[in-house]
This record gives sequence, C-alpha cells and structure tokens, in this order.
Amino acid sequence: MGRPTINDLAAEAGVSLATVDRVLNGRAGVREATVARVNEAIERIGYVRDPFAASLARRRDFRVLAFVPDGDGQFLGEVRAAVQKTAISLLSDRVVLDLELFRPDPHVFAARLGAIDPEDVDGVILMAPETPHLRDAVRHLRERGVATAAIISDLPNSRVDYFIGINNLNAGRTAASLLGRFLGPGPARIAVIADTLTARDSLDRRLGFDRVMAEDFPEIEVLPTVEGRGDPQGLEAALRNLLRSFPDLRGVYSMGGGNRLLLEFLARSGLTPRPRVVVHELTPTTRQGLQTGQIDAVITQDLGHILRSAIRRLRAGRDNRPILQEQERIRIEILVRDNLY
Amino acid sequence: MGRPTINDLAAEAGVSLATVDRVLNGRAGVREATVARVNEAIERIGYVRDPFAASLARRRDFRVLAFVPDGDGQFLGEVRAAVQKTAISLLSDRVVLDLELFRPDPHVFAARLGAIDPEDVDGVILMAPETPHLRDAVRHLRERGVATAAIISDLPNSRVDYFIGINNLNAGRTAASLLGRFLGPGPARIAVIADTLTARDSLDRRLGFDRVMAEDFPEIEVLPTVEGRGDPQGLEAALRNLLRSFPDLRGVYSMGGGNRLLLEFLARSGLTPRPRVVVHELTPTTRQGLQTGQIDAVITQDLGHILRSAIRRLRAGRDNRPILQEQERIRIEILVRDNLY
DNA sequence: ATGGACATGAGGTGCGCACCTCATGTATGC
DNA sequence: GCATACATGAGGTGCGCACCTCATGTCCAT
Repeated sequence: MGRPTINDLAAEAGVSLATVDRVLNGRAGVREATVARVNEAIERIGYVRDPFAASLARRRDFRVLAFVPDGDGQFLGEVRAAVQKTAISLLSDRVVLDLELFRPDPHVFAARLGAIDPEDVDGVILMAPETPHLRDAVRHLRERGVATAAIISDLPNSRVDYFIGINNLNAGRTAASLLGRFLGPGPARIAVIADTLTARDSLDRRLGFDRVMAEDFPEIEVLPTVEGRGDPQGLEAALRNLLRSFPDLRGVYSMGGGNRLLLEFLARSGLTPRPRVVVHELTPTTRQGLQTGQIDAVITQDLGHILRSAIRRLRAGRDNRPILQEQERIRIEILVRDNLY
Repeated sequence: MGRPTINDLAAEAGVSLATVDRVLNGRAGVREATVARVNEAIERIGYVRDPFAASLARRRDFRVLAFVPDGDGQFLGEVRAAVQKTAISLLSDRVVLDLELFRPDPHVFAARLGAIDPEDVDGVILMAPETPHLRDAVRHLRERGVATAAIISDLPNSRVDYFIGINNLNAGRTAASLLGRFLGPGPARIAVIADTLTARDSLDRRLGFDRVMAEDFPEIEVLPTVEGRGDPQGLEAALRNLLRSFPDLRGVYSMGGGNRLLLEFLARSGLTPRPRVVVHELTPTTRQGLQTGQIDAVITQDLGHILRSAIRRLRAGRDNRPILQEQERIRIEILVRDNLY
C-alpha cells in the first residue's frame, strides 16, 4: 500500500541500491547520464525519501545553529527565549538547535560564520543586519553546503536560501489600518516612534503605514518620525518636545523598541483623551501595556512558528522535499487585551 | 549521545525486551508489579519512545477519521477543505486522515461512530453538536480504544479526550474590544447577528461580548440578538425590522453564518456612516468583505493549525508522549484588510 | 597489451522499534 | 503431585534508509 521505496526506485531506474544511494545523497562517482536516469525514475514513480527512516539510519541529528544578536532589547530577549524553547521541543524530532549570540562587529561575526564546519552543522539561522561581510560569509557557507535561513529581517542581497518572517510593509499597513479605525473620522495628529529608520524593516513598516494613512485616513496627520537610536534620554527629550508642539496628540505608532519608556512617558504626560497606541512585538512590556489598557493593539509574529518553519525548510531542502506553502506562511498577528495568550 | 532506547529500559528495569514491549504497547500478560517496575524505570531514565522508529516498525499509518457536518454553510466548506489539504500534507508523516460527512440525524451518526473498527482507526476528530446519542457513542469509542478529539466546538459532557479550538468567550470579548474601539467614545447602537443562540459557541461569544461592552464601553447599546436560524428570508426581514427601529445603527457583530446576506443587506441599506462590522470566520465572503472595506475585522481560527494540533495530540496520546502546550494553543486571530493572507 | 582511473553492483550492518513464536519458569487449584 | 494457567525470556524479522567494503566491469592513455 505504501509509497515507493529506494528498492522500487532502483528497479525502476535499472540501477543498484548503491547507485540510488549515491545519487540520493549526492555522493561522487556516478556518471551524469546515470544520475539523470535515477532522477527521471524519481519523477516517474514519485519517490519521496522517508525522512523518518532516513534520520533513523543516519544516526545523526539535524544540527542547526541560530545566530541572534547579543544585546539587551526586550524583543531580542524574546527571540533568544524562543530559540531555547524551540530547541527543547525539537529534540524529539532529532533536531539539535543551538543558540549563538554575536556582537555587532561584522568582521568577527563573518569570521565565526566562516569557521563553521559543514560536518558539524546542517543549517544556519540568522537574525542579523545585512553587511558586506555577512553577504560574503553567507555565500561561502552555501558553497560549503550549509543551508542558510534569515529570520525576522530578510537579507535580500545575501542570497540566503530562505527568508522566514512577516512582510513588514503589510505590517505597517496593518498598524495604520487599526490606528486609523481606532481614531475614527475627523482630523487627528499621530506620532511614529522608531529605533532608527535606517533599518530595512522600519523603512518598510513606515512605508506601508504612510500609504494606508494617505489613502484611507487623509484627515490624519502623521508627524515626523521620532527616532530613539537606542538612547533613552534622547527619546525622552524628543517625546517631550513632540508633545509640547502637539499637545493634541491622539495616536502613537511605535515601530520598534523603546516601548517601556514610551509607556512611562505617556502615563506621566496624562494626555486626555488617552492616545490610541499601536506597537510591534509582544514583550513583557507590551503584554502588560495591553492588559492595563495603555496599548490598544500589538502587531506581532509567532517566534516559535518562525523558528519551526525555518527548520522545516532547512530540512526539506536538505532532503529535497517540497514544503507546504500554506503552513509556512508567517502571519501578521494582531493582539488586543482579549485575545492575548 | 542518544536518548535511552528500549534496550536501556529493559536493562534498567531488569526485564527482557519482550516484557518492555508488552508494557509499552499495553499488551496483556504482565503482572502488575512488573508493569510498575518498568514504569518506574521509564521515569528513572527518562525514556521516551521514538515515534519515528515506532511508526516505521509498525508498518502501519496513523489513521484518523474526521467527521464534519454535511451542510452548505461557507464555514463548513472551509473546514472540509482544510481537512482535505491537511490530509495531503500529513501523508508524508505517516498519517492517513479521512474526511467523512454526516447528516444531522443523531441516530445515524451515533451508529456510524459505533461501527468504527478500532483495528482500522486510531483516532476520531469530531466537529459536531453535542447530543445524548453522541455522548454515548464517544464513550463507547473510548472504551474500545479509539481516541477522540473535538474541534472548533467543545463537547464538554462527552468526555472526549481532547478539545482543540478557541475559547469562544474570549473570542466574543475580542470582538467587543475591537468594535468598541472602532466606534470611539460617545453613545452608539450596535446589532448582534447569530444563526441561533442555542449553540454553546454562540452563547459563549455573546457572553464575552456583552461583558466587555458593559465594562469598557458602557455608552454602547447592544440591541437584542437577531437570529438567522438558517432562514435567509427570516434574517432579511429581521434585519429590515431592526433598521427601521434603529436607523442610527453604527455597528454590527456577526457571530456565525449568514454573512453574505448581511453584507448584501448593509450594502443595499446605504447606511451612513457605514457601520463598523466585525464578524467571525474567514470565508470567501468575509475575505471579500475585508477587501472591499465592508468588514472591518474578522475574528478567526487557523483550521489547518487546529487539525494538525488535533492529530499531534491524538498521536502523542497513543504514544504516551507529552505535548508542547505552547505549540498547541489555538489563537484567536484578528484579520483586517492588511494582514489578510 | 597493460595499468590505472572510474563507474557500478552485490551484499552486509544497524538505527529504534513492533510484532511474532516458542521455550521455560512459577504459582495455583485440586 | 500433577495438570493448568499464566508470566517472562530468548531470539528472530523487517520497516526504509544510510553507510560501508569489496569485487567486477569499462574505458582510456600509453
């Protein structure tokens, strides 16, 4: 009743099991013509490798290294925690997922990637900003047969094998859609807060946000972006300035970090009516903000899902298996107080 | 390097492989004291069955039957489609998922469940309203060793093994949270539409909805529920009546089916300003409603996720494995035009 | 012709487990 | 004390695959 096995495949291709094995596992010493015959037979009988049996026989786990920036933003903390949790849950799937932190120095990071031994590592997951060094390091990894997946932020110029994350343009659109509806008809002024607008993600979000605001909520005036740049005092001062110029502020869209400070500032400012607040990423701060009512909506992505998806793709690629597009789509999730999990 | 195997387990328990096998697979002919010894050894060395190897050796797929009502609501269509898609994607996981439709007659349905051969079927997934017949049939299934999972609607009195779906009280709360925010401050009248309020799901949603409205949006007046009862003309008439009495209607919460008719009605009525509309379940109609702007938000659940989760639980139960709570939580998803996938 | 490089086949082993048979041991009732 | 029922062990087989060794065959350059 079952699917075809390598035995069926060998028979169909008219070669021995050994040759099938050589072709399937990319070992050397097979004529091109023979490889082609096997591949045709694969197509013909619809052979797909049984990943269970394979990993059983391989007697070796699927090893993945996840690189996440070392740093103290809450979101980074969430990512690191998600990697660790996912690692545990994937152990029973014969996947060993290791977390590795890296410091910003691009040389050091690229060197670390270059030192990866393809014998030890099947795939690499990267949450990292794109730099020329990284681009070269990724290319080098590919050449040595280590698959790469970018998560959360794409690395569009690094020819990474996969990107797993949300579409940030649509995330920005979603934020605008919500904030616009929350504010209702009539003119209003809203602020946009970002860590920095140089990051690709923030640019995309801002772009999507502005488009929807312009198209659907023309009466809403979006003030120039307040950039935090990881400097609490600077952000505080900028916010204070903003509020002095626009005491009628009715909404805030926060695209990145700094939410803790933002919420504290808003609480202190005692603005009435309370401004509508839409932020990104579920963290302890934003979770609490939802619960206390300081935040109206959080736009987020399921980190566990992202990591599992990344690993499924790396594995599927290695086994030359197709993936289920549908299951791998990363949703832009909207959380309010009442659907918080 | 690896996890303990049955060999380690046998050694630890001081019994043979045969006995370990008998205990693990619940075969008869083992003294209680011996069973206990094996189970203690399992605890001690932390043995967990390797599900891959097991299903390989079992030479038999995990067979699941999914029962979905035969009927022509769009949501039912989505559920059936999701079952079929999931079935395909799970084939490579050695899971055979079959879809079976049933007609409303509780006798016939219960008889069908009673006729299930435990030799053929490992688990049953049910999307069905609870009836006394069903309750008995589920109990009977359990007794014969067939695990059962209710999806979407719980069967609280049927002692089903698992329920996989959203918390409808929170779903109702979420709807109210959104609709209340969309309407902004000030008094407003809103309508609630339901197929029927006798279904447990609708009751829960309504309850959650009312609570949040009362607590957070006291100025909003929730009109009595309009019940469709699967009768298009009746619904149409009721809506017309409602609008005659309350021409200042500003919001609509639709808890179940009938959205197609509702949207047509609202379009024809030309209400200004356009009422804010929050509905449940993503269907072709509600998807289009989001895109055209007739619907502000859809509250939904990922059917593929629900089905995969149900199967993971049935399998984990059979193999006596723990599940990852986190991964199995079914989210109450909020969709607006811009995060539609 | 001869050696060497390369392509292929034959066949075995074991991964962790389920499932089966048969033999042997032990307690129980009469 | 003997038949009987039951508990347990020993050992084998195969699932689909990866990985390994060794033998044999084919072709080419010299």
